[in-house]
Amino acid sequence: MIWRGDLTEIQRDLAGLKPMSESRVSSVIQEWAYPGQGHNHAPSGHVGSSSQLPQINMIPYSQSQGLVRGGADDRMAEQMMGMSYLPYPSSCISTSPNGGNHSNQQQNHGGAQQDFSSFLLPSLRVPANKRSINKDSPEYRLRRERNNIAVRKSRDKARRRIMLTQQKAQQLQEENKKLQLRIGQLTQELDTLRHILSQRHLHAAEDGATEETVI
Amino acid sequence: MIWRGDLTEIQRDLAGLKPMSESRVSSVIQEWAYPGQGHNHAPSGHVGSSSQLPQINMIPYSQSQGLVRGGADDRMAEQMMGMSYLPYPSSCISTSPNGGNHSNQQQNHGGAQQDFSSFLLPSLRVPANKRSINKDSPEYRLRRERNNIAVRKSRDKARRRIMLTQQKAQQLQEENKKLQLRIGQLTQELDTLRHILSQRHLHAAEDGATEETVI
DNA sequence: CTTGATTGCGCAATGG
DNA sequence: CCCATTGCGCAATCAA
Repeated sequence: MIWRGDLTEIQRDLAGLKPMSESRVSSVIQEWAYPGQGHNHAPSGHVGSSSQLPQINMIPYSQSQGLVRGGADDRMAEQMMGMSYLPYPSSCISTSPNGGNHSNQQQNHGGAQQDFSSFLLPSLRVPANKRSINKDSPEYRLRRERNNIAVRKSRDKARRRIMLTQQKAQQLQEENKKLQLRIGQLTQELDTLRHILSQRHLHAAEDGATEETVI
Repeated sequence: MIWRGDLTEIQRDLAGLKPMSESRVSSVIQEWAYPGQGHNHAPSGHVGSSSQLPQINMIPYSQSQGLVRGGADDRMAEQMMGMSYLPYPSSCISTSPNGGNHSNQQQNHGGAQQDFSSFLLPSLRVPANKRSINKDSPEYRLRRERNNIAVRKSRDKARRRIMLTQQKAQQLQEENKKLQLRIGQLTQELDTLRHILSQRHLHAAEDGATEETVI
């Protein structure tokens, strides 16, 4: 369930996709696209004082996406983000010495059954990737290592994204302050001019009146 | 190493500390304090159209805080955030079947040595908390369970913080757009008034000139 | 010294 | 099949 608030037209700006050159944290403030969307970057667009800051692609973070934790026992997500960090019901905790790492060593999902499923519906077959997971096999280690790399990469990206969002928010805040100031200046100037004009109007009226009275 | 940009006076607003009442995501957009600072919240402050949005406490996220990864082999943090997710040098990877969970089962950090260190510098003593860590002992399980709870709580907080920052940035962006629009209106109005004034000035000058010539 | 908080990491499930 | 994302537990480290 992706929640996204009301980002009216905030999207776009995604046209100029280009690979992220690292260590450019302070200029490209353009992230928070769908985490699963791969490489989304926008043109850096100079962040001047009174210029339009580059738009944010604000897709909020999958709003408390229903932690799995056991299955169908989420207590309605603890009132939509609540004290969900409290101790697990302990029926969901695996206290195995393996370190809680869901040891599925050789769990054949059915044990001694022949592969009848291959003659039946293909949807009932053993997933074919969980068949005899030997944790010492090179294939397993290869998969694990690749996943570890992917995990590190993904978390790196997330960290970068978070920092960029923070910097973006900070820049927006400063920009906002400047804009408020500018509005104050303009308003005051406008009041001054209005006053002057009203004075002139008054004088003109007086002149007209005096002329009338003189005539 | 905490990097914090130039949050001039953005701090403050931390006076009104009060416990976070959950499910108030859209009003209190006030987070990103030091992660280790406990409960920092600020008065919600209404988020009107043209009003000052509540300040962010923008402490950016401990900027790539020198991943441990083995010890003193950080390659200067890979050029300050780079391709640090690439495969580890494999001399740092523990391929133990324990799941990479740094198995320190009963590793006494010195084995059969007597406790000579207690007579020497205290800095050389065995840390006294790592002595005979029995992974089956109730104390260990208790510590682990408590830490697991703390970890869940901390990550929950981090998730909430991230979402709040995103919402904050989005609100700031919308606010920014409105402010820019207002500035445009004011500028145009000012130009109009200036034009009118200059016209009057011109007429006044013409009148004076005609009078002069007439005379 | 003890305890909660933070954080990097690997694992497994899951999604695309 | 792949890779990306994510929740989780573990261990190291920080901070009170």
